[in-house]
Amino acid sequence: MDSKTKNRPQTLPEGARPTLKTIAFMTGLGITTVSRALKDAPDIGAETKERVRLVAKQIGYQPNRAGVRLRTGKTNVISLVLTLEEEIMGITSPMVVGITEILAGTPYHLVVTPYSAVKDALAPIRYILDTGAADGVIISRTEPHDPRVALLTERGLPFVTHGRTEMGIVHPYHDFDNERFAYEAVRKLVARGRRKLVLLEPPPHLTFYSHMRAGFERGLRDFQADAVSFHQTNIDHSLVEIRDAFEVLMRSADAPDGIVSGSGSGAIALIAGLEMAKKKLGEDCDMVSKSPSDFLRWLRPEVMTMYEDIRIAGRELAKAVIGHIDGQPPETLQSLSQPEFQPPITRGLRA
Amino acid sequence: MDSKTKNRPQTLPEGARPTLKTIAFMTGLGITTVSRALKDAPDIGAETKERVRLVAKQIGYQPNRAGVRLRTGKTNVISLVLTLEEEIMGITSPMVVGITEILAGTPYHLVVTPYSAVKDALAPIRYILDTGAADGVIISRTEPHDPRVALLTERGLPFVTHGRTEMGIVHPYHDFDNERFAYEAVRKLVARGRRKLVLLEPPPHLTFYSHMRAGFERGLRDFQADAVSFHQTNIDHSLVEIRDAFEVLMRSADAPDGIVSGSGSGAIALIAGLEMAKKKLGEDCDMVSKSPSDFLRWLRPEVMTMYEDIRIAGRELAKAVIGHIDGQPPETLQSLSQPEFQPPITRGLRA
DNA sequence: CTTCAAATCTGTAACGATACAGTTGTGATG
DNA sequence: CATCACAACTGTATCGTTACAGATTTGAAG
Repeated sequence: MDSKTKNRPQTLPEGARPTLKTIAFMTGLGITTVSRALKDAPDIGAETKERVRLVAKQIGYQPNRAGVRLRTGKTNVISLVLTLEEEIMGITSPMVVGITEILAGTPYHLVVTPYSAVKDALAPIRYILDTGAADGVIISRTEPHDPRVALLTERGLPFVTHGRTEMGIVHPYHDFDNERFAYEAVRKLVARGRRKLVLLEPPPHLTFYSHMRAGFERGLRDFQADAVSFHQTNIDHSLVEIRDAFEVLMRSADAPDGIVSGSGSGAIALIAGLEMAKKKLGEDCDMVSKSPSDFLRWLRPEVMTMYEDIRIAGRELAKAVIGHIDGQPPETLQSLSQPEFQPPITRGLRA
Repeated sequence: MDSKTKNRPQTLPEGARPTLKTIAFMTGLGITTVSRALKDAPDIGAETKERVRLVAKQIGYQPNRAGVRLRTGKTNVISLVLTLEEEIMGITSPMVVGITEILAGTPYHLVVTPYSAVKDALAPIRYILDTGAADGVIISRTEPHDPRVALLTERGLPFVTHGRTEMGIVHPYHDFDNERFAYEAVRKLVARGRRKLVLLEPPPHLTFYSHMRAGFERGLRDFQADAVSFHQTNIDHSLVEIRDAFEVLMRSADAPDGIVSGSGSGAIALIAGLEMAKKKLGEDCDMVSKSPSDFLRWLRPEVMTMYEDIRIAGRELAKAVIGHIDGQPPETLQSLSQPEFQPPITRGLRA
């Protein structure tokens, strides 16, 4: 046998999915040549590349992920790391949709890697690092000093955070501008004549807690309103807990006349507490709420909502991880989405 | 060199993740022996197995997924196939949570494979089949004659459906008993003195359309109520479309006094339409709605809801695909979740 | 007619795991 | 003391891909 064609396949299995070997056989080229032709390497002739590409397309060649992964370590996987607990109000759905919309145009697959917040948030990160399970990671619920960010940075695995950190590490992120949300919320409430305001805040250990508080307090100063203290519960508590704590507050002498709710589901509980205290939303009290979905606007149009578009967040996050993987500088992969008040649902027919 | 130890590794890279080779080196055994010891093969000595297992555990060995996948074709992946469009009301979140809860105890990863319903629902299935991307598939929104089920069955790829089919193929499924839901809904409404009932139904091409209709009609017969025709919209239409169509109906002479809503978000739109027609829920009209989340119960306690626990559905689906992969007969992997009316939210303090 | 560089193509080895077909050693059997 | 069954272990080839180090051809320069 000619040594030049020593490694050429003799027979090919019928009906199996095509590999480089298949194309090598069909074009009469070597496997290496085919591989390099498909990656547009400079040492392959233009006409050869064309031929290879044509055949590859014809037979529907798609590189075997396991082969690539074994040889190169490239997984073509983006891992979305989630707490099982945070997902109750359904933030995941639009997020997953947004991410997959972007990944659809790439070779990346989305793998969901959950963890129980009760346990160690670092566990899934370690797993991914130790097993090389992904090329990039998306994490959320960031803390000012987030050990996950430290670890990922140290080990050089590309990632993006939903939320910022404060640890002097420049990394890709997407965030909702919670400072401005709270600030604008206060402005709106004061414009309605409200002066005693309360904030249903995020849990204190998360970064956006201080953002939201800062915006709230800046608003109070700029628009001259007072804060009513309400630290008994936060948006991570159960709806029943929030409701009951808020009922107590609303029955007290210190009852607020304006509410800023840091979450859409929290708003539901606040409304319930308020009504149990025999107050009426829109009369005794106004409310501005962050809202990732539509139901508040439909069912409680008297609540003023600022929409947090989680789907767009998902798209931004996906673009940012991929950018990071592709070596773009982290400072170019940071974005902040600006809150805007939602218009009321159109009330007329044929809206 | 001794031929018996010809393939033994001489040196091992520092700090790299352990492989079978590492264990082989440390135990002084051959790679094959280590591999077989870890799978508890019958031709390996008990003491050897014990030693290998101990070392593997010590150094934190985890099989390289790419290696396994390349050699055996086993991907250890379950693919959740979703329409981008259906996800608006957030059914995905609890579903993903439920699935991952089950997968956490297994070697399986969850990969989300989206498709645009506008295009071909078969496309993602074909992709998975052609590229061998998963060991099992979870699909939803089944039709009576579902080409995806036909294709997956024909090609022998394990799967489970969220929803049933009617094509004479016995396959794993999990479903919500929509027939009973509608039947019980009618019973409840009639018990409240309602006699002119309307159904906001699923889109006609999906299997559970006929289930829900059948239950509705059986209820009408058994409890002697009348149907008000309302086929202008279904739960897949936009909230605005549903609202406007329903307002027209409520203003007509034929206005119903009882509503059965096949979806929680649809219920929102119905309420809006009803109120635009100057009717009052709980007085002019009662409503029973299916609901995958809590917000209706909180915000509109006058709506009677039957909870569809999507998280549990996710768990059932995950268990069923894995069972199918493991070769359990399909007929043992079918389950139906029974609707139950939800109790009202407790109104007292310290509930 | 060498020589040599550039252009184009190629074989081999390796990634980590496993199927398969051995090999070795032990002790029982005749 | 052969023979043989059996237990315990092992080497080789392979999955599909790519890095690397050649190999071959061509044509221009000397």
